[in-house]
Amino acid sequence: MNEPEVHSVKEPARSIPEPTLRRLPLYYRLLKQLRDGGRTGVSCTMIGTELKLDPTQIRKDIEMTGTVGRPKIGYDVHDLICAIERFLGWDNTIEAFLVGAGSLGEALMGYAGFAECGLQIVAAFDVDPNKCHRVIHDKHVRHVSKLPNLMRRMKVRFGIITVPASEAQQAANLLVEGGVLAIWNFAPAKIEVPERVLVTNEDLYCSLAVLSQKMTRKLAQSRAKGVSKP
Amino acid sequence: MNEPEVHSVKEPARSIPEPTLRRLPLYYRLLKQLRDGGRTGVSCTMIGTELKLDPTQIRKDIEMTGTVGRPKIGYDVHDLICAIERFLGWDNTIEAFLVGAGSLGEALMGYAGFAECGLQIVAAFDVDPNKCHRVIHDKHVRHVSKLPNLMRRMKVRFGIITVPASEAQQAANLLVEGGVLAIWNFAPAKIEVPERVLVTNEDLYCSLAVLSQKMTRKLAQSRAKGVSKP
DNA sequence: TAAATATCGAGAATTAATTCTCGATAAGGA
DNA sequence: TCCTTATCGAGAATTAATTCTCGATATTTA
Repeated sequence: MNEPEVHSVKEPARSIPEPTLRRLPLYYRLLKQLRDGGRTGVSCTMIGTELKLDPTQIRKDIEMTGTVGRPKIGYDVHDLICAIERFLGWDNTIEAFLVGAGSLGEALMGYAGFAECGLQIVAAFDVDPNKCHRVIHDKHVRHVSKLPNLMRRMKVRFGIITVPASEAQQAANLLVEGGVLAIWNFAPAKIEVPERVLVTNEDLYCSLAVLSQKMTRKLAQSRAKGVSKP
Repeated sequence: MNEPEVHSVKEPARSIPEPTLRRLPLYYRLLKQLRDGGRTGVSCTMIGTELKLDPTQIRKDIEMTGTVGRPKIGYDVHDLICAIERFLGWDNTIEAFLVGAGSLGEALMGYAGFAECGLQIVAAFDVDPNKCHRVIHDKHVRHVSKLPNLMRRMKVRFGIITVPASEAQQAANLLVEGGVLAIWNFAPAKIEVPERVLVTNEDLYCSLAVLSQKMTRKLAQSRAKGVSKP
């Protein structure tokens, strides 16, 4: 039942806390700014002040990437950038297919910053023949029927779904047929895939819920404090 | 130092856990599907099976909305839908201004589902004069210079930022000038606003980090297991 | 050279979130 | 009618994440 725990080196076999993974890109962005500004060293205190986060938390996050700092000095900016890249897998190129060439798909194809993370959208697909045979941001849009074969042939292992909710499952099926390893799903719908496939949902309604609930409570509070029954 | 805790009714003064807020829309979507399918009752067990979540967790989340269930029966689907709507503030219309009429902005303007959450994007703005004076999804696109005044005049309190990272702060400034209460920021950049303004960042790079790190580890594992030094 | 200080790293303490346990209850079948 | 079962709700136990504490260390300043 329990794995033998035989690690050749100090590879982190345990899974990394998701909050940590979500914070690393924030540090990464700041570090690049600092580097471009000519800085070579940085401390957790400074990152914390800049990002309004607890320095200890940042130290623990950085520890995960394997970077060691020096007391009184902090970390080397360049080393840290490289370590985060390596840790997140942003030092290797990942080729991706995008399904759904609507405005959201177009927006993602235009995200220049993805290149820095090693993400390269190599082609887009759509069911609508009118949207096919176009070129958006240098990428060809093809008909979805071509997806599975092309995916296997080009050995692409990553899929991005930007179709409407009603077509999300079909899109997922095509990607699975093509041998996808991980899917980034922007459709507000749950998709059913084999267990081996990693899925991350980018569900805008979940974020909206956080914001609108907080806003509603804030409005209620200010109303209660302000004009309580005029 | 401590508030007197005098609540007229049973308003939840404590803040709601964010994980709960992020799960509620998932239940909401499923419940609407069930309702449209003719179901009137539902149990946590069923929701849990459908969404692959722990039933106890769902029960606790639902408790937050103030809905009570009955043993052996579960909850009334209609009641639960209404309770979630009320709890998230989705039963009232929130009017929003969108800054940045690029493809991402266009995509959000086209999200029909936002209406169900009470979110109504009433106008869009852009710095680029070529993008102005158009109509996208029935909404006018105006020049950003018009934003602060129009926002005050129309009493709009919600802002959505879909400009490139380099222009995010400017966009935020305009919204603050217009008296914004909450901002949904899609630009991959941190924005500086007065403390009273709520901000939720929809940073795609944070999500990408989670996915690419997991994918990288998985690939490393399968490589280790498969061909270990040929 | 010595004192003062900013910082890291390790581990303890705290807080938040999830999962487990169990008694109560309501429906359906024996 | 009574037994069985599915479920809720409350609270305990567990696990995960954050924050605090402190000793060690390297640099700067007196």
